[in-house]
Amino acid sequence: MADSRRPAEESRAMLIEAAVDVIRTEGYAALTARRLAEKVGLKRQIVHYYFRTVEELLLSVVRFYGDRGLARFAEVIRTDPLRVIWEVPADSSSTTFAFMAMASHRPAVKAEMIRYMDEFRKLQTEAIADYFASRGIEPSLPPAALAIMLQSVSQALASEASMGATRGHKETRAAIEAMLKTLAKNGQLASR
Amino acid sequence: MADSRRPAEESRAMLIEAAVDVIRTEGYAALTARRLAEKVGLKRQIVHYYFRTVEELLLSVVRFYGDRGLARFAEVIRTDPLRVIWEVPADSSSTTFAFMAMASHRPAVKAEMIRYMDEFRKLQTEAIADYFASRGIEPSLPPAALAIMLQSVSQALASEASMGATRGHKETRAAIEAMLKTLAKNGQLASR
DNA sequence: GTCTATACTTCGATAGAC
DNA sequence: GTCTATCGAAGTATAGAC
Repeated sequence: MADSRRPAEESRAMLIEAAVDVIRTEGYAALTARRLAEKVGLKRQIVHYYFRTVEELLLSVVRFYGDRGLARFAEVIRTDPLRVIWEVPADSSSTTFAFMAMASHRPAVKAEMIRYMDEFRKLQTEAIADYFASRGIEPSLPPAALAIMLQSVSQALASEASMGATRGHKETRAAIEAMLKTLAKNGQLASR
Repeated sequence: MADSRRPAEESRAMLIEAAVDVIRTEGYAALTARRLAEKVGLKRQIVHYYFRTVEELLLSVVRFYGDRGLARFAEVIRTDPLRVIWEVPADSSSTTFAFMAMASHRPAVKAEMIRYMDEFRKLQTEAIADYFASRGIEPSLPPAALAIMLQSVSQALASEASMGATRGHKETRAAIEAMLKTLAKNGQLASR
């Protein structure tokens, strides 16, 4: 049997990671104290020991996932910003999607999500601007617009694909790939 | 007091429309027999009279919304396909978003959603192809890719905006507007 | 077609033992 | 730190009266 006195931080972290997993794979409606405790092999009341209310749990989950995501993103975004934004791992996209769905109906969670989305957007925009500047390229579109467009299409493809709909995806990927190439070359959407 | 013998189709339709509303405004987790009955001023058991199970209700809701959406879309898509895809009303976007979130964890609902998404994509693609063909323009991107890109960005902006995050939206809208103009002119992403 | 009544399940949350 | 016990509220679903 497991220690009945595991360090607090450990169980807490396990619960939070389990919560992220449940939200992504089963949806926010499936995130209950029962389901969570079951995942980490404890009794459901333990959830209330670490998080008094569900709201508090959700905020912790969003902060954990958001902080980790921001840190990881910051580590790689400077290498090749447009590519990094475009090539988000599919499961990261679907987690973001599930989080947004959850957040959109929980004011406190929503506020926290907005904060993170804004931070991500800032990182993206600055990285793109610097990328072009350091190469002496004048992009034909504002960095923020490029960031939003790439991220939008990437996420849409991921969420459609995760549902099983892939009509037109191949053509879209090819089109974006071509755009990335000319953007890197001359900052334009199409070569000339 | 209301008739205790209202035509069946009427109550049924009321329930379905109420369901769409609940899903959009409060999320799929809030769609319960209680909440639904409350909205139409009836007792919660009535929901089970019209829909034996929740699953059956959800399928009816998706079909209702999907059929209606397809019909409306088909009516207008031929006028100016790119613009129509781009200018989806915000509340239609947020409903689609909520439906996708719901569907992604309910196999039966998911299958039905895929069907509709596929139909939409087909309508979009054909309309775009015909639009260019009838004008003797050879687009630089496949119609399917144009449809996906426009829809992706449109939806992303809508769902970000509905949460309250709008950083970079203005630049993005301007960029897309410019692209739409040159696309209509010469089928290219940028003028030359 | 809509109601009341009822059964059973799961949820969130708290109290107290160990 | 984790458990058992317990509460009231809310969920799905069915049976039967009117």
